[in-house]
Amino acid sequence: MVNAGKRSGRPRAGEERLSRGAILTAALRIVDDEGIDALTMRRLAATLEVNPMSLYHHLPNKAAVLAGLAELVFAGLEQPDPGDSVPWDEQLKDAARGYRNALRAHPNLALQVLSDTSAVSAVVVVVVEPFYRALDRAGLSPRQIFEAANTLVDFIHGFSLGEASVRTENFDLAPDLITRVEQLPAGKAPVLARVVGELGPEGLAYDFDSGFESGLATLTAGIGATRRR
Amino acid sequence: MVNAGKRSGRPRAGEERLSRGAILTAALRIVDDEGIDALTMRRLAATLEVNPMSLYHHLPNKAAVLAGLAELVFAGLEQPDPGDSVPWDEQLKDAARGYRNALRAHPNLALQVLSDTSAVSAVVVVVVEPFYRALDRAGLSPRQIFEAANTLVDFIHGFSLGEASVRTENFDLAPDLITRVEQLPAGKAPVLARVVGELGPEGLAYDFDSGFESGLATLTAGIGATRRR
DNA sequence: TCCTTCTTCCATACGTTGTATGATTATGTA
DNA sequence: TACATAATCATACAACGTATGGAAGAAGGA
Repeated sequence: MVNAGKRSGRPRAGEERLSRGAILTAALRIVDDEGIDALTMRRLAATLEVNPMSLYHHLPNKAAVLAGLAELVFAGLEQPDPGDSVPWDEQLKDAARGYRNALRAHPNLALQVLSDTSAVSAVVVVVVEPFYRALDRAGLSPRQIFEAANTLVDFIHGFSLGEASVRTENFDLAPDLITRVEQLPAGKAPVLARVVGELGPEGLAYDFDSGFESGLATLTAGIGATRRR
Repeated sequence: MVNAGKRSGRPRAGEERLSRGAILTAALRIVDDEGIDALTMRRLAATLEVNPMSLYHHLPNKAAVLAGLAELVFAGLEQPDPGDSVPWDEQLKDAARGYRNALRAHPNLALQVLSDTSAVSAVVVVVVEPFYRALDRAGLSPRQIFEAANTLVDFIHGFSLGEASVRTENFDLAPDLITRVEQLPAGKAPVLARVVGELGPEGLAYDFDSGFESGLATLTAGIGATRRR
């Protein structure tokens, strides 16, 4: 069969259909709309109205597409540093909120990003300066700054991983927790059972925002204690 | 070609080659030895000397194999609760160490486990009682217990995710961090640059054990502050 | 201008994956 | 003894990532 409307060979100048950026943008859209599993090279090529193999002239393989997505998501992330006009712990919390929000913007990508070591380290190095500044203002030593920032980042990662999983799967935490606790052998987890019972479905209805704030409060309090030690 | 030694049809009683448990055990071995990507239904069947399709009589699909692995890894996890003979914060730290160790035992599976909501919630409900007991002894309210435990679990998840990624990829954090900081535009991250410079390659050589302990110290200090509020 | 090389596209094809379908043989129950 | 059910194997299919190579235009030097 003869080429049905599609030209083969190099496109005329100014008529290129592809570029690294265009490919990644389309990929991000697919992932956001339909999840990470929907992203295949063929599907990506189809939405760009292009032959699958053409993609490989701009990105060496699918792993590079995924790495590029992580990069693209955080490329524009500027941390709004409130500066020294607020207390150090507020500065620290604001920075943490900013990082969480960035991870939250593309929940279908969070798992991908967080499990890619080089993506994480690239992101962290860009994101972490406000953390360091706030911790420096708090009077911590370099070693303490390093450790406190790592702890905070780990918390944000763990929190965001859970948040992303729950949101992409439409998972309802409270009823799940209640039924699981009910199915535990009696007496196996008395304190857990008591707490879950006292809080009830409403008390357990998980609000990610306040959960995050609670974690931040605990961490900054702990860091403050370190400082005064 | 005629059946070369292999019988077709249902095996005689007592000669069954497969069972859910045997399949999962073999799968865990593959994942531990060669990583999660090495686990394919065909490979799994081959190590069990069985036709790939036979697996589907015991597990509905590959996702069920992975879910079963998460389950199997934590099935035998008993938390060693030191009880009330130690201070509440030591009790809490011990419980956290136990959970981290469980996640560390199969690093190739950590990502899989942590990104599977139902696996996580199943695990957490089993693991979390010592946390609750310690926090109860610390005098927190049910709501405070719930939030503090969540924060601690999130930290452990984030930490373990990083630890597993680094270990499965043989990633060296310190030099990576140093070169990344060097490549940052000058003045972009002054505090980070200063801290990294002062700590140097030796100071940055990341020790996961002490990093974890540092995080635990910060969190328990923060929780203690909550209590006294 | 012609020639060569490089770039960007397309077509075809290969190996691997998860698994649907259906045959074959034994078990267990009526 | 008949029959539903269970556990195995054989075959096959669609979808995946991507290797290979060809075609058409661009770009640069002679």
